[in-house]
Amino acid sequence: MKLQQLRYISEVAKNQLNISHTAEKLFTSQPGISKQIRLLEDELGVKIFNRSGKQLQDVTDAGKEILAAASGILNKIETINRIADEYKDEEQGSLSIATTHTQSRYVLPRIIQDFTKRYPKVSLHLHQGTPMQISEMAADGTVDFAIATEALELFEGLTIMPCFHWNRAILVPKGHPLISEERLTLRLINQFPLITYLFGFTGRSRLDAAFEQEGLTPNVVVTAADADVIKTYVRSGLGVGIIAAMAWEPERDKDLVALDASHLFAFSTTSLAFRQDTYLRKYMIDFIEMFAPHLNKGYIEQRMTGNLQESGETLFTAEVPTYSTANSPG
Amino acid sequence: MKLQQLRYISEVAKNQLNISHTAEKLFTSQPGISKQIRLLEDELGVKIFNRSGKQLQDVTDAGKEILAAASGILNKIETINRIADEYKDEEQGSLSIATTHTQSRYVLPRIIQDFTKRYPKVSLHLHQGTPMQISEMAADGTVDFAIATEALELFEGLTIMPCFHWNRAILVPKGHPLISEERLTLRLINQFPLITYLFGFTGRSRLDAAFEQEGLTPNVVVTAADADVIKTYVRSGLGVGIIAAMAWEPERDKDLVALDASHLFAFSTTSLAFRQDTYLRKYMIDFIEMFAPHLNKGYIEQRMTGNLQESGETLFTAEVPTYSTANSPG
DNA sequence: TATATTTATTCATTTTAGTTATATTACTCT
DNA sequence: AGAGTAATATAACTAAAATGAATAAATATA
Repeated sequence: MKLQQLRYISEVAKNQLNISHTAEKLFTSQPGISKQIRLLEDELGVKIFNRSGKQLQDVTDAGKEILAAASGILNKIETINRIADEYKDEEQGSLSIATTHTQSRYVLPRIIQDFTKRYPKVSLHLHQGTPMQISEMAADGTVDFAIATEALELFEGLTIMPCFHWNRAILVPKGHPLISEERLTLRLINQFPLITYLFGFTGRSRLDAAFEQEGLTPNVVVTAADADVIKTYVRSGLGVGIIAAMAWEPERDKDLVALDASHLFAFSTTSLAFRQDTYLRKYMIDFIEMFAPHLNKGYIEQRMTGNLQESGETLFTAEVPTYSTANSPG
Repeated sequence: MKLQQLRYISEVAKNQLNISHTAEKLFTSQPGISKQIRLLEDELGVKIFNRSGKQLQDVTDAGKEILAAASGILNKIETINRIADEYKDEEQGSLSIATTHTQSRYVLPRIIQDFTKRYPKVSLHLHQGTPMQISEMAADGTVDFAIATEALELFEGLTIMPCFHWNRAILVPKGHPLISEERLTLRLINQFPLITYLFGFTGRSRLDAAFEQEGLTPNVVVTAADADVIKTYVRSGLGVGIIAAMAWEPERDKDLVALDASHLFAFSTTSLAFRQDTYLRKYMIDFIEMFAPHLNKGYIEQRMTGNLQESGETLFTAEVPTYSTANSPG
């Protein structure tokens, strides 16, 4: 059994059982992969793929179990490489993060500034995408971390660290009638056309849930994937914006007024996720702590070694801080 | 990185860092191993072993972590091989068990008879040893299972399944004054010279604890590693034997009388242990169930996947049956 | 049935693992 | 301190295996 063979079956399984495509992706030749798969099957005495003639049809039952073990092995190989890198120079390496617009535009900049100052030799890669894309990238190892409010829990094999709770802000132009209201209610807000996030983005589901609970149908006229677009439409007077509180920037948004809506909608939680059983470099752990100070090294390591699996919920409600800017609305 | 290289560093670490010995053990040449270790260290850019000149001195910090990951990889390689074997023919394979005299002489024969009848094509290997040796063999993968009452918990990385509780029997020749006692006490027994197990064997520690709790010093004149020897000395009139209840065979030991001592000593527990994260063939799971019927397939699999880690203690006291022969003493 | 796609086979080339013989270094015991 | 012993490293060689190009065979698709 060769590591290369395990890589090949693993990649072929990930590439719709197409050996030619896999070969191209791995910059090697198709016969090479074909042969190695054969050799492995011969050595084990078990077929990993069912074939109809020459075409690979699907994965055998044995193949499924073998692939699962193989992926564990490949993960550990990656771990060894990371360990080596860590000992060569713990200041050097790379960190790739997949995240949503909201995080990369409003939350991450400060963190990343601190991080690059602390670790100037670590090359940082930021990938933007939808919550689903982000989660998938973390799950298949394309990136080290995924940071999002949605979708992370849909993928197997991710360790999810709740980082902060956040509430929503109602965004209106200066002089808007809602500003003078004593106490905002959903019914009051819903008198105006609403502008907010798309489904599946930035805690949108919580928003719909709140309206439904009040027996209201939200009067949403524009949906967008990010708060910048929402602000633009609020500025143009099209309606009232509902955005994540951290997307409100007091200095840049002087022409708008943000009203606290934390009593109207259940809070959402932004989490950071990475592949289970993955080796975290020191700078990765430090990044997590910079992003969410309650997730300190000791806690993360306990969580990694599985001693703290069950207390996730406790943490979820009890210890996670709520996001607030220096000039948070309300 | 090659699997072979991981095997080499792993074996060298297990062989006191002596490459030559390792080479001999693996039926290969010393330069081959030397070279592969070098190549691996070069590839990773990190030394795995500290050298003083040419001699390997010890394992570096990086090496320790790498060796841990490597051993996980090698374990998964073994898993893949077992999966393949299982799918080739689930009736065929091998099962090696390390155990103590007590188990192999008095407990296992019936089980093994059933097992070989059910799985005639599985080749069975029984290794006898001290509890320490047995545990080590299970921990380092020399055998699949260890069955013992002592020492198993001293080794990291073993999953321990409590199989049955057992009590002790007082063994005396026919006509011995103790037979007519209404109710045995330690003080009564201790009037006679005692013959029992060596330290570290077959629950000996429980025995000492019981005497100590009563403020007595046991008057042990002969110690032995197994009940056969103890019986011999009891027969010769040298004193009173204290043995595991399951070591009393009514038919063969007609000249001796076994008196129930379950009220005198705390029960001991015989457990079966195997390497954590090891793949269990179907026949292995069946063996465990034959040996300890409360350890059924569902339970074992839950235990393996880690869903039941914490309930070990519950099981320990609540669900484990107590061993009894058809003609148990008392 | 023809065409495009995909895998298997063959054979030449390159790379790599392992072997033997030997040099070098370090440890040990007087 | 020096001789003898034990261990590892180096070098040259051999055998095996992985890879790659060209091509054949099989399958899916239109």
